[in-house]
Amino acid sequence: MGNKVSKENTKNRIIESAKKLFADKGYQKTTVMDISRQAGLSEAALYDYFQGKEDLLLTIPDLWVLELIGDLKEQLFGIKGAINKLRKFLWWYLRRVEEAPLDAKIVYLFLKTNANFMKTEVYSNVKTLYSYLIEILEEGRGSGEIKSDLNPYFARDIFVGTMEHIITRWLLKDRSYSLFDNLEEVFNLMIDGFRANGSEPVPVARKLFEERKTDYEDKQD
Amino acid sequence: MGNKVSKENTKNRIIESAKKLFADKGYQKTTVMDISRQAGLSEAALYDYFQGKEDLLLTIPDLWVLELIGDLKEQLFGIKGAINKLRKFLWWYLRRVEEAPLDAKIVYLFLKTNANFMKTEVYSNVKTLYSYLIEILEEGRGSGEIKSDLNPYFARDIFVGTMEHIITRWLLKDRSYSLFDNLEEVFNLMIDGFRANGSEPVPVARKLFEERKTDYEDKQD
DNA sequence: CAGTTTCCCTAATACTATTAAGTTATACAG
DNA sequence: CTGTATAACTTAATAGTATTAGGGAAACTG
Repeated sequence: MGNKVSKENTKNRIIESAKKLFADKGYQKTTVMDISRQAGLSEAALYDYFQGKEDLLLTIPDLWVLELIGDLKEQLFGIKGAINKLRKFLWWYLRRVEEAPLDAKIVYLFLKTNANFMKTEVYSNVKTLYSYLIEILEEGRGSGEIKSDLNPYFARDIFVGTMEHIITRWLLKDRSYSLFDNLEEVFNLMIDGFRANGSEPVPVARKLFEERKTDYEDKQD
Repeated sequence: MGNKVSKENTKNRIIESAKKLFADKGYQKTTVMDISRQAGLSEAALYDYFQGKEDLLLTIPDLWVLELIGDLKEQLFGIKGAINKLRKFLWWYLRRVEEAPLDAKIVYLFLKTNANFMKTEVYSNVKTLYSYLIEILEEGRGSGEIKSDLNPYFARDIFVGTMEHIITRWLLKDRSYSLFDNLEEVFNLMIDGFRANGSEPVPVARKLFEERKTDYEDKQD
């Protein structure tokens, strides 16, 4: 044998199997036998590709987050204004989460229980991802679009906290509704606190929520 | 034997041991033998008090959250104005987290990985706790303190998201700084978006952060 | 004091992650 | 084409770990 292609293929099969099983049954309740069986291998063979079950848990989201970092700059390219960039960041990120819910589940639900989470590549890469928010907020302060006395680190905390809250709830509720329901309204409410006084708020979106209010309570509350 | 007091005592010893070990080494890496040994028992004896390891994980925070619900009403009693109540809610909750970091760690880091989290008592009790925010926000809307067009559910999402973000980071960073650092500033920035136009913002706090800005980056970023 | 219950123990069981040691079969050097 | 190195995989062993079975002794009950 000695085929590079088949080796990569097998590795991917293991990753995909593990991803599915972790997201489905949880990390603890997934056995190495479950994973290797799903991938069409013996248990021992898996250890030729990964150091073990925990290594597998850490590797999966690492690939995903790295891909996100590569994409972000491109997505923000050409967008004018800090608030428009913040909006794009949120919509873009939630779409990526929607497209890769298994990776997101591992990052936002399972990884944090790991004692070494703060020392992982994933953590430092997510930090890099969020650090773009600081740049955007500073830019907005410079241009006068955002309050001159706004501390970008505090604003980022609010932004990231709200975003992760939305994501986590959606994942815990088994993705039973759209991540984008009411997003416009939550975004506007959050961003209103960041705006400079001259900068206009968004009146259109406000009307919308009145119609969909009850809907929201049912599904997400 | 047959002593009720000693039985309760043993149960508490098990809970305290488990709490410490879970928070310290994580749920997975804590063995039943670790717990029972710390509590001065054999492994089998533990099963007379709890159905198993997972039952123990779910029981611990349940007691804590129930206690919080009992305390909340009393804490808010006599406070005038929705924004003052929101402030009190945040400060009170963070103090309780600071006083019981082991319970908080289990609720905010470990429990969410459990596939049945949404069906637990803890989840529904935390929901009850957060539902007070809706009442407060509606009150503020009625009194004109808060924007008349604010949807309280969206505002709650921002409030809870930001609060849980602050708590989670603090727990992951091994509680190496004070939970209350910069809290005033983050609170004011968040609440600025909720305020009715006539309602005055808080200018005093803003000056403070300029002095402590670098401090914040070092420790929390 | 006899019987029952409470509280706890030792020992067995079944499952799981990981390792050891070996097998198959392909690539490729000569 | 043939022998062999090695990539890719297997079965079987090992060292834990959660949970259960079954029992024993102390203390309470009547």
